[in-house]
Amino acid sequence: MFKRILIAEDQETQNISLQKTLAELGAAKPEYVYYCDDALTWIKNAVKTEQPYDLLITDLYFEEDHNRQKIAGGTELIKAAKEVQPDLKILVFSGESKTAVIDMLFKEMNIDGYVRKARHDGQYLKLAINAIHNHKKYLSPDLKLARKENNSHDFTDLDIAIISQLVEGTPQKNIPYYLQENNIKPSGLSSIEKRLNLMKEVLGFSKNEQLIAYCKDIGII
Amino acid sequence: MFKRILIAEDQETQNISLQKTLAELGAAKPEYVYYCDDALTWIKNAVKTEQPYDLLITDLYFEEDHNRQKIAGGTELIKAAKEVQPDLKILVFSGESKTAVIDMLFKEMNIDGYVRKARHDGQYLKLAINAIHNHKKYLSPDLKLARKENNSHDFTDLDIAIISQLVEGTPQKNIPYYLQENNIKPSGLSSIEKRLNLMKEVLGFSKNEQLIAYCKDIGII
DNA sequence: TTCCCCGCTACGGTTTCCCGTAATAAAAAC
DNA sequence: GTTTTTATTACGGGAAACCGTAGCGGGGAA
Repeated sequence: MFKRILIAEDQETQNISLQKTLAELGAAKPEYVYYCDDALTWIKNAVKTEQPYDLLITDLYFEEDHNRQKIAGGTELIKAAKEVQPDLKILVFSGESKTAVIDMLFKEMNIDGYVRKARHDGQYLKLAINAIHNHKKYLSPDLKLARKENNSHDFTDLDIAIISQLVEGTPQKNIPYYLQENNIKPSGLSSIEKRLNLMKEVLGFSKNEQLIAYCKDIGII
Repeated sequence: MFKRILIAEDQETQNISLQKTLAELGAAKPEYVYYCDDALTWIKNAVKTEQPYDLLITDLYFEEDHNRQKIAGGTELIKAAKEVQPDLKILVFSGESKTAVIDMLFKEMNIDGYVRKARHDGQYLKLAINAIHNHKKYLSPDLKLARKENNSHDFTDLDIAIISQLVEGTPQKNIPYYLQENNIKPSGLSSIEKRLNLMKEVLGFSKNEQLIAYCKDIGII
């Protein structure tokens, strides 16, 4: 089993239960931090003293508080940690369920496991740690069957830019100027109208207000 | 300290850490369930056998799975539990941070405490339980700050009806018909325009889209 | 009752948005 | 290089939203 484990998790109770879960697994007593910057510091020091960690368990989203952090979230922490210690195993433990995000973690960040904070997360954590210890990848099963919704729309950068401008209060007729300044193409007013129509049609909406509410719900803005 | 505590929390690791936190407080070993329906059953049985619970600690949002539940979420559970046992103390432990939701819990559901799942939730849980045991109300401090919004607007039933209709996709000019059917007064188109203008002016907005996004953020729709 | 006040509604002018069509530009196919 | 196809932009008529003003209509006070 792993000898040196580092936990990066800002939520106190989650952090505690992670420690307990690891103890039940027979893993060595883990070390734990509540901030990303601390995590990286500890990893660096461990490498220096030639007692590197075997496994990093980290959340994705950390809440800001009075301690200003250089590293804002789990993704950046993973990136920085891999630069310091490329062979460090990484298990992400987060509430995020968007497939796009998780795919990115496995493909670009090359993480070793992902467990979603959900009903049976304790069991899955144990399975994940065992799998990773055997040099396998692990993804908690509640995500394997996460399917795409049938009439969902793939929001492009343009779509998000348009919607963001609407939420900012920019009149539709002025959005072309914004798009040109930010080198987003196309930028014509007709293209904006067309794009808005497409989004609303796919989602079965008739008014911008519905679209805004939907985007807020799914969290793209 | 409390003698009989029931925990309703679907996330396994959170459930575990709640138990540990209570243990550290010197409270009796709590009982715990992973589903709302179970929670209500246990509360009913405890009342029947004249060993009622002192405190219910519950999440707000429970994830659906193969076990179909009658009670979907924490709010409904609280309502049902209060009917069975009106004097039951209730502590909500959830990630929700929207002031509208939390205000509703205190005012309409008459809960005794709210701790947000966040950085120092473990400490705050202990404070909350002590406060409730002394018959005080408790709100975790990370939310007290979020509460004092500078230019907030008191949304009336009319306001919410108008905004809801916009989100439904009803054209502004058709909303009077809806208001008349539901006996909401005033119902004139000019009154709707006036009301929308007032809301936007107070909040510093110029377009409906901004207003919708704001209402989504604070959780009134 | 009569008057005043206030909130609601009705109306018209202006702006913005919506939507179809046509013109132009860019890319792909030949 | 030219044609075809596709994408982008420009334009114009009509609908909706916006905004100021004027006309009701009910409640309260003298």
